Amino acid sequence: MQGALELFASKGFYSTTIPDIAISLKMSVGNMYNYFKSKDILAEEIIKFISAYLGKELQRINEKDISTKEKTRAIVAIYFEVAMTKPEMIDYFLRIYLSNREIFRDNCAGMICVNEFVTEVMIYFEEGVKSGELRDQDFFSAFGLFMGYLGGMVFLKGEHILPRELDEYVDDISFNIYKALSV
Amino acid sequence: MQGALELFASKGFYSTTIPDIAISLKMSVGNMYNYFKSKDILAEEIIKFISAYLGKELQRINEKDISTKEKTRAIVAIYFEVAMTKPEMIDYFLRIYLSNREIFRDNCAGMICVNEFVTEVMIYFEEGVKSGELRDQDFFSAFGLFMGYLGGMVFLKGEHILPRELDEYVDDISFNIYKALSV
Amino acid sequence: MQGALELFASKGFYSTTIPDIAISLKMSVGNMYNYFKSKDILAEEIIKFISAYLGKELQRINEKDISTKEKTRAIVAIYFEVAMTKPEMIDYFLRIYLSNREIFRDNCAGMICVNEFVTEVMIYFEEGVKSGELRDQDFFSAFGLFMGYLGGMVFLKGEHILPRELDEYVDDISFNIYKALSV
Amino acid sequence: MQGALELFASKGFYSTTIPDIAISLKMSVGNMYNYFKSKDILAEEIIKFISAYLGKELQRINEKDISTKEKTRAIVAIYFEVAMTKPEMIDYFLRIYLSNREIFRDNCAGMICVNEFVTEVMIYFEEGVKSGELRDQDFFSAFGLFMGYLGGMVFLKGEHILPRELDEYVDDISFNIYKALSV
DNA sequence: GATGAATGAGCTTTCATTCAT
DNA sequence: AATGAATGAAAGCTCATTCAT
Repeated sequence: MQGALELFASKGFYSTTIPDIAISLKMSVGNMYNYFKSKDILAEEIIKFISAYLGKELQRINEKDISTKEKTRAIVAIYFEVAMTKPEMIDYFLRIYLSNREIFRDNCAGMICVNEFVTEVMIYFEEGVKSGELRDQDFFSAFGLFMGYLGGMVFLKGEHILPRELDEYVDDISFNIYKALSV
Repeated sequence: MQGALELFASKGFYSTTIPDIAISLKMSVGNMYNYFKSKDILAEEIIKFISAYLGKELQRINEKDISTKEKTRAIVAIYFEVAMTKPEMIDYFLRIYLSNREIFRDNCAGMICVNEFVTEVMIYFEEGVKSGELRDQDFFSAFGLFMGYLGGMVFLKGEHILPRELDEYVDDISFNIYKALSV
Repeated sequence: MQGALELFASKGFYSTTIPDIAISLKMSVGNMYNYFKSKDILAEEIIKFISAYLGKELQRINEKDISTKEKTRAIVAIYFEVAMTKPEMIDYFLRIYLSNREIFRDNCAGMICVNEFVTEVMIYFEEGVKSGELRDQDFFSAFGLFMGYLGGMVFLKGEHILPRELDEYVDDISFNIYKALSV
Repeated sequence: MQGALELFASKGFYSTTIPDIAISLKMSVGNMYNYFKSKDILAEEIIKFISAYLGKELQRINEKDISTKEKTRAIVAIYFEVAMTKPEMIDYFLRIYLSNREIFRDNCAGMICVNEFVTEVMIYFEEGVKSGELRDQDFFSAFGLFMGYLGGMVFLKGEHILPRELDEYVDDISFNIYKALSV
């Protein structure tokens, strides 16, 4: 799955063929289908895997006994860290999952396949509101800001447009986000 | 080009065939190729067209003699208005252009093909800084926030996750953005 | 269609590939699909073609002003003549159409695709009954006898089991059939 | 073998996979190959099995001390009884064995694999001739009539075209056959 | 400029068969 | 004897692109 993830993220879903994946895994084409019934289902399993992975990371942060301000920074930091060390994960999320909806229409409607991740963001937000740090606004307004922003930065990095490394933006960006969301 | 734009935006680049487009235009397949040398080039022309269109809209706002706060709101408003009345434009931007980089790698590297649009955002930002309303931070930190946020919201709408109409979020979102970017 | 018919009849439906057919027609694989949307649909068109062809032959006999006994002989004769001069037609009927029902299930249920042929046999039978030559029995009992018999003989010939040529059996067989069906 | 027989008869040879069969037998794919060297050979063994089974039934009738007229009726009756109670046997005979000759070409040329069955029909016929009840005609003319007729009726039944149950046709059909074959 | 039949490489998927365990 | 993961050739089908008219 890791192999397929990397290929999809770098070449796109449609430009990555099953033989491409099989070769990268040193496995036969036929055997691929013993594990994943179709290319679409492989794509679904991958996004679930990523959602679970990122969800776990956020959960670890949510469980910490720190202020929401610090959590905000920690989330930005971990997101960019993943984007730098496992760029295929974030790329897959942005470029395969978010963009090729026809692939995920059948089994990942709404956000079921990224449920674990979204849930943790929701927890972050609601606890921030409860603790009095964040304004009580529509969750999606906040979610869109946070995730749209982070996604946008990773995208810009991917386009080689950002002059600095992603991790150098952590302060700026977590500052902006917290400023936007705080009471 | 409008016909192709709609098809690409709704079905995706790879799931839209040249015959599909030709039929929707009541034109022959062969004749399509008299106007666009390849499917990729058609896709490039479309993103340039969108960039020019949105750039023009932003330019009109930039030229207005209003505060940056008001401009911020105006940009959010026009972005969501386009997303509601010509959803194919924003969808194309988010789902075709941003996501299928392999298509645009050759002739749209960096942001050349969306240059007109980005330039206007830059003007908005720099004038805001010059007027003392916006903090003087890295442009891309600001750009990512603004555009990532707006894109994220349109995406959530597209997934039928947002409970309200996009235009009802204009106040919340422009408030958040301005709050984040202002001094 | 004639080319595909011959290949199907000689090699079977599943052992005949689309490239096989395309090559035999000196046509490209892709172009095949401009004429027949799928292999199954090609198979359906062929059986309709055969049914129409054989139906026409029977119609010519039915229209003749001869006794049912003579018509019986004429039908056997024409059937065997087709089996000898265009063996692919009868073979297709027996070995592709009658046997691979899964292919024809969707669009040829019942006998719709061989309607023209069956109708003429029905006319032969009903006129024979009306004229007093044939016993008035269940049509299908008679149809099964007539067509099962002829099909069986062609099958035996195909297996190289028959010691003589098919046309040498015309007398024997039409005699047997008429004997069985007559009052 | 019974399991494979049922699957082949209902889904066709090519649409039945070895894993399908293995699952239905609660056996592993690999172990299947310990018993049958290939799918084709399995198919051959099955037709031999059916031929032996039907041959035995006919033998029992042939051994009876009854008139050929009564034997004729008994054969029709047993054939239809098998078609009703073990439809997979007759279906296999008609739809797999008779139709997919490419499968049986190598090891079942002529009628070697259905030898036992054909032999009994031959005995029936020759004794009928010897006893003076049946006309002394070419055996294959008689065989084609008998078996083509019965096969045709079962086919019509399979297509849901026959208005009545098969066993209700026994009288009509054995009457027709005897009428056709008798002196 | 306009047409659309024709091309053929390339795709996803299937499945008979093998073989290490 | 029994297992089932692995193989890989081959299938049906698609579609960007061409080109004679």
